[in-house]
Amino acid sequence: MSLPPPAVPPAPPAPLALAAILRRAARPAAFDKDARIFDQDAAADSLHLVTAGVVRTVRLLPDGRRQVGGFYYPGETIGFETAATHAFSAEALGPCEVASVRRASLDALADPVVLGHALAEAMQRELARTQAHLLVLGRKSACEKVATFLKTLAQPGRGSPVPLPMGRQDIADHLGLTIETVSRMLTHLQGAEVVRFETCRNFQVTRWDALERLAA
Amino acid sequence: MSLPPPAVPPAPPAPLALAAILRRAARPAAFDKDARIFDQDAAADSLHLVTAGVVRTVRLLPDGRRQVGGFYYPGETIGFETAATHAFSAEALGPCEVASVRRASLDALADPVVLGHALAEAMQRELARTQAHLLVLGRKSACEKVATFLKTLAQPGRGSPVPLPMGRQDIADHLGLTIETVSRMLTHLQGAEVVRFETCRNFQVTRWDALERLAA
DNA sequence: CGCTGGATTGAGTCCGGTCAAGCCTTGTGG
DNA sequence: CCACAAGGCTTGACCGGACTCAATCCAGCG
Repeated sequence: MSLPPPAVPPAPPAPLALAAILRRAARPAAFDKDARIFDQDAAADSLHLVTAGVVRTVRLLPDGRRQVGGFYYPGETIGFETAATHAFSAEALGPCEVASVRRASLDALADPVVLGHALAEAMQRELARTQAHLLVLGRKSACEKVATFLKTLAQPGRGSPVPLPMGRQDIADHLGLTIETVSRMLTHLQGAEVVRFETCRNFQVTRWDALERLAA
Repeated sequence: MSLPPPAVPPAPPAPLALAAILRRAARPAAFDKDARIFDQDAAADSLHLVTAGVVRTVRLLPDGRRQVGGFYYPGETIGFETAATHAFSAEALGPCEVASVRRASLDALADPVVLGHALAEAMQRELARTQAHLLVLGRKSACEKVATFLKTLAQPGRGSPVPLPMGRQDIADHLGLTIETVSRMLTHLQGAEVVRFETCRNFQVTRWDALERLAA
């Protein structure tokens, strides 16, 4: 049972300027579990701010293989994937709320320079997240992948126990693994007393240093 | 021997507005083979436009594992990875030229709105590229990875034979494979008469449809 | 209470990694 | 011009980690 990361989180996910702009611009719409918020290959003409619940981005290959791009928590924005069409579709993990704003109407919402910086900031964040994930997918073992994932989830303010709003299949498709391998690694990490699962949908980190080391 | 993709390429990598702005702003500097253009974890305070040669982005893990983020050809810009520090370092594949512009001096170079759009366009392109690569790393077999890679290289205007400016190790670290597996898959693709290698540094696509199918 | 879908566990297989030779190209110096 | 060295690429034999298939467990719920 070692210390949590920094006693005070360095910054609560940093209030994004873009989130503030979007929140003012649109009333959130509600989505049910597994509802599609936007479709892959659809025109990418809006930005979407998650205001409640959690959203996953998903890319489906014609043969059924699935890649989960990421999980998005309240305050995070999705939808600037591609100029023309979305590379991923977005789906509600559970009941959630999303505020959507058309790109075309964006310019009228804020000073163009401020807006430009807000957009750049959000896109940089998204790019950094995606690039970090490249490393995980390309060069890490199954155990390291799962450890990295748990570490990321436990990072922010989300207290202890950390909720795990996504199912095993979503985790597997996020990490490029199978559901069985994810399950095995989770039990292995629990056996090594690195984390402890109370239910299969939330966990506590019991040895933070070990988790960091395993995440490599 | 099937038809090349579209008889006329849809757009020669699309002349990016950002490239034009950067090219006007800085005289390209020359780099030797394997020279470091910027370092991972260094402050990310400049944008870098490749004007000649090819550049690779690389992330090194403490234990020596390596992930190649991508390969950048003349006209492409690198360096907006992260707000604070670079996630990847950039290295010259061979002799090359790069024009670097400090972010701070960027605002003086063009109308802020134009600049904002140019930046957004370039970042979207980069994000799309990275997300496409996520799918490759997470959900594709070794053969599909290599086929996808060759297909991407053969895509643009680069005529036939397509030059392969990077070594096998770079390809391997880009695709999350070993050098041996890359080599095996290349000979396998050649045995299936999908591509033909004249030397190990350039190839022709002999059956485009098969390559597309294998890339899945 | 039994049903249903998700999660876990186990046994066996296979793809891709590891280790180890060889080969081929390139460049250098006699 | 040839000999040689060096690095990069290829090929082969073997191994192991992750996948597959299948059975079981478990929690939530009608």
